[in-house]
Amino acid sequence: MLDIQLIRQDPEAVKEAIASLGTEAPIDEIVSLDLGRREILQELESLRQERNETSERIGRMEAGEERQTLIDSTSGLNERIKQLEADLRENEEALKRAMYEVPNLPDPSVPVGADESENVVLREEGKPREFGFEPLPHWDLGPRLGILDFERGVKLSGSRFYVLKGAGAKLQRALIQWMLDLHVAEHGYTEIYPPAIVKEQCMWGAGQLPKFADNIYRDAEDDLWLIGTAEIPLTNLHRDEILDAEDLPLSYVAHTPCFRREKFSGGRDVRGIKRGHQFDKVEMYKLTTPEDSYGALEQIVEHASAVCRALEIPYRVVQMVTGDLGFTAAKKYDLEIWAPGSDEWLEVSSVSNTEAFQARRTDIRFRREKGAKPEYVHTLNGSGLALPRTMIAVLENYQQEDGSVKVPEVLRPWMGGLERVSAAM
RNA sequence: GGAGGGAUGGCCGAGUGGACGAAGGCGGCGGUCUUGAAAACCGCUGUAGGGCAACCUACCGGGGGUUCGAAUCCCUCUCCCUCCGCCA
Repeated sequence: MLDIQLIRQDPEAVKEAIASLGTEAPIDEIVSLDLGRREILQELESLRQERNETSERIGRMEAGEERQTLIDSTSGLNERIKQLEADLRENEEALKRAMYEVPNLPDPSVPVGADESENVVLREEGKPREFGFEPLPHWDLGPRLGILDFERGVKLSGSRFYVLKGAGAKLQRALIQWMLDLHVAEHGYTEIYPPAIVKEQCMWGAGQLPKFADNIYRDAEDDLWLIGTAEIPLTNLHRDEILDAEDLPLSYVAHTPCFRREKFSGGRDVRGIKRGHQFDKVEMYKLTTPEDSYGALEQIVEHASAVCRALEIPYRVVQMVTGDLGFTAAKKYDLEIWAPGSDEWLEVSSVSNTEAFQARRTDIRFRREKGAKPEYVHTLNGSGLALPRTMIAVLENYQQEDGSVKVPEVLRPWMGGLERVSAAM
C-alpha cells in the first residue's frame, strides 16, 4: 500500500510511476474518494461534537419538560449522523479496496523497461563446466537414477507433482539443512518455523491479494489459505506491532513448503521439477529502518549468492526493470543458476525491497526512541534458495558420464558423507 | 465436538448507562533531594484521523443494535482459559 499523502499531493507523479510498471491503478478514484472522505468526516465530526455536548447537558438536567424537549430535538441530528456514518463506511471501504490494488512504486534507481526481456544482467560468477559428453536434463537423469518419479507423482496428485526418492529426497533435505545452517550461522538470521496455512488477512498483508488470488490454494470451509512462499507468514509475523529501533534489523530465515496453482503457466515449464504445484523453499526476510533497507537488499543478494558460490555452480544476478518488478517490490534482483542439461538459466532466488509497502498493509512500525512517533519499517525478502531449481542445478552440473551424480563437497556432511549418487542405490 | 468462564491502556487490575480516554498499582521518562545510587515526593507517560494552531473526533477483542448518551444493556463473530470427549 502506498502512502495516501503521496497520492493526495502528487497524483500525476504516481500515475506516471505506475505507467512505467506497464500497469495501471485507480488513482483518480482514490483521489476523489479521499477528498469525499474528508468532506464527510468534517461534517460528521462537528455533528458528533454537537451531540456530545447536548448529551452532556441532558445528563446534568433534572427530569422535566425542558429536558424532554432537548432530548426530542436530537432526533434530526442523529438521523444525519447515521446517514453520514453509513456514507463514511462505504467511502472508506471503497478507498481501502482501491488502495489495495495499487502496486508499489519503483525506486528511482530501477531501470525503466517494458518487460523481462529488458532486464539487466549485473554480474555473472563461475564458469560453466566443460562436459566431455552431452549433459542430460534432470528429467532424464533423475528417473534413471531412481531418485525422481514423475509417474507416481501424477498418480497421487496430478500433473506438476512428483516424488523424490532415496538419495533424491535426501539431497533435498541436505540442501535445506545446509542452507538454513549457513544463513543462521554465517549470515545472522533467526530460524523460524511458521504455519504454511494462514488467514486471508495475511494474504492481503503480504500483497498476494487481491492480484494473485488465482494462484492460491485455499480451504473454503475454514477460510484458510496455503502459502505460496514463506514471505507470507514472515511478513505477518509482526503484524500490528510497534518495534523498538534497537531491535532492527530483524532477520529471519524459514524453510516451508510452497503451494501454487500455476493457473496461468499452463503449458510452460511442464517438463521436470522446475515449476510444480508444491515445492520447498528457504526464504530470508528482513525488517529494517527505511535508511537501512537498500543496504539490506544488497546483503540478501550476497547471502543468496553465497549459496550458489559454495555449491560451485555458475550463477548470475539480474536486475528487474520497472516492467518486471511485480506488485510489491520497489526494487528487485533475481539470481539465476546455470542448468547445463536443461540448457537455461533458472531463477532460484528473487530478492526484493518492498520498502514500506507491506509494512503499511500489515501495520508494522517502529519507534526511533521512547515517545517518538511510530514510523513504518521497511521489509525485504529473498529466496535462499528455492529447492527444486537448486536440485536441478546440482544434478545437471554434477552429473558424470556414467550417469551418476557427484555430491557437492559442502553437502557431504549433510549426506552422511556420501560422495556420489548412482543408479544402483 | 460438548459444557462453563473470560477479553479494559506497555503490564496487572477497578469500573453503578451520564463529567470515563477510563480509578489504583507496576513499569518507563523527567524533576526535587543526594557526592552518586536507592528510598521518598512531584509531574509526565496510548493510537489514529481531521483542521494541521491552543482544538475536535474515534477507539475499553471485532462487527452490529438499543439509547439524547454505552467500557457498562442486547445480538453476533473471533480469540483465550478450565473441564469432558477425541487424537500425532
